[in-house]
Amino acid sequence: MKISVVAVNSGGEPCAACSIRPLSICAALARSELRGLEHLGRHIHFASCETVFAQEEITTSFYNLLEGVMRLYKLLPDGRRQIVGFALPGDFLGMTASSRHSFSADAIGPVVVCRFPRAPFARFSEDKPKLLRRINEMAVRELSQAQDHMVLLGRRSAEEKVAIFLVGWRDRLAVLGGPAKTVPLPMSRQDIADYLGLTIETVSRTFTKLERGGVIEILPGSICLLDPARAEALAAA
Amino acid sequence: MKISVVAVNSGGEPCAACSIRPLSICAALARSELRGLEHLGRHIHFASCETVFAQEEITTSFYNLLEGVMRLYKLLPDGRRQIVGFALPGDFLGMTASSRHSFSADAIGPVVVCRFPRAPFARFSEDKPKLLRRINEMAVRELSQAQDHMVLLGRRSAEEKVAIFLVGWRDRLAVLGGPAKTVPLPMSRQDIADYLGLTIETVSRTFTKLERGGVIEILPGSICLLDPARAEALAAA
DNA sequence: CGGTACATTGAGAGATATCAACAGGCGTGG
DNA sequence: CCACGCCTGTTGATATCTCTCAATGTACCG
Repeated sequence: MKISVVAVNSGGEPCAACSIRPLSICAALARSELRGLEHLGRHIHFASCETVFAQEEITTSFYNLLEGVMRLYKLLPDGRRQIVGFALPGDFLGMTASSRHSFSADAIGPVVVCRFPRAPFARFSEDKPKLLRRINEMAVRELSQAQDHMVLLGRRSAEEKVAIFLVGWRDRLAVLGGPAKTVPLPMSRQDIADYLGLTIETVSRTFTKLERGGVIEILPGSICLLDPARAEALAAA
Repeated sequence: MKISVVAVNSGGEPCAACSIRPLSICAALARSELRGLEHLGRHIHFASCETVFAQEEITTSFYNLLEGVMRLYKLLPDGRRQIVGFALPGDFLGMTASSRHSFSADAIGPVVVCRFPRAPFARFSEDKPKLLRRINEMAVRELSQAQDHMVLLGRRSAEEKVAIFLVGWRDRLAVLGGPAKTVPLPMSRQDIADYLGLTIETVSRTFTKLERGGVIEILPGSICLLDPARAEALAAA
């Protein structure tokens, strides 16, 4: 829960050289406008399991995820947890309807974010229609993903949930690193369970079932999609 | 499934007189800008159960809901249905990440929408930062609601789901019509079930259970919240 | 080598789904 | 005006999927 703040480019870094720029909201900015952003953004490193921001905390910043994976989750008073998404490089976090964060975000493995203080960023963006439309586009895409996930949570069986998760995660990683048969799973089984609305035992059993069925092979920290077609069939059904 | 198009103000209607303007995206526009919108928007009536737009259909328009209630839902190939939300006056529909609708929308009871053809509306809004920010705000609020609903679908019991639905629906109606003890439920039990990720039987049994517990009274087309505090307690738990 | 955290497996319980019957409201038509 | 049929909602009996509780296994790390 502690927050380690290791400022890496306290002086501002050339956004033009940013590897994830085409994926992020910054893709909407011209070279000249990037200059303005460079003054606002600071790179911050987080170690595994550190919290970037927490539910109910006052929103002070926006975050552009540069490296690593984050889990975004909501907690109920009695401890039940629902992971509402996993963030990957390019994702933009911190937009809220109210002045407080509606979910918590912490690092799964080492993470680097580009942090923008809220008010200056709001001023920077307020008269840049292209940027606003880009942020809109990202928000709408996220909303669409959220709706897909509602279908999963409300209407899918455990086996379908796991298959959809594996195929979907593979596809998201493919956008970043190119397609690969073996899919890294940096998150724990508990994370997967809380994402899919299952218990850890059911996730484990379903993994085993899929392995016995020859659909996947379970490896430490990853799985191998032996039969992608069958996994996709389960996911579509 | 047929679409009844009854144009009401084919010539454009004074947006300044629109009753739901403060609730909708149009709140972000100045009087002079409203003029531009009036040329774009057309009022259209739909009868109960008519489809305003369907999943996979090419997106041709945006819709501002003026009157009535709509159900927004996604269907799986085998017929399973998940309702991703109910739309009320002021809601803005049709924003999509792709060029096709990601869910279907149809009328629950008579409905009036203000329809804006997609391209002209996009042109109209593209250089209006205030409007873009307003649309953003609405999108972020919807995303937040979607995340709340994920927690419900993934981590709540049937009784909690129903209580949350009733309290939440009451609160949404209160914004429009002022607080009331008796809550109209224009949607069917099946709609409620598909919204909460339950079966119709479980919804019915849970209603009965809450009624026997003195929390609600079941009336035709509505329920009365006899013990709001207990309902809210179930919802928060 | 032992400890700890994470993952898997098993047995049994429980919540919700499924299948089936029944009740009530409402419109139609005799 | 009443009988009939249809549709929606309720209730009951049973099935099943997933959860819960418990034990065992495994990998990593000091």
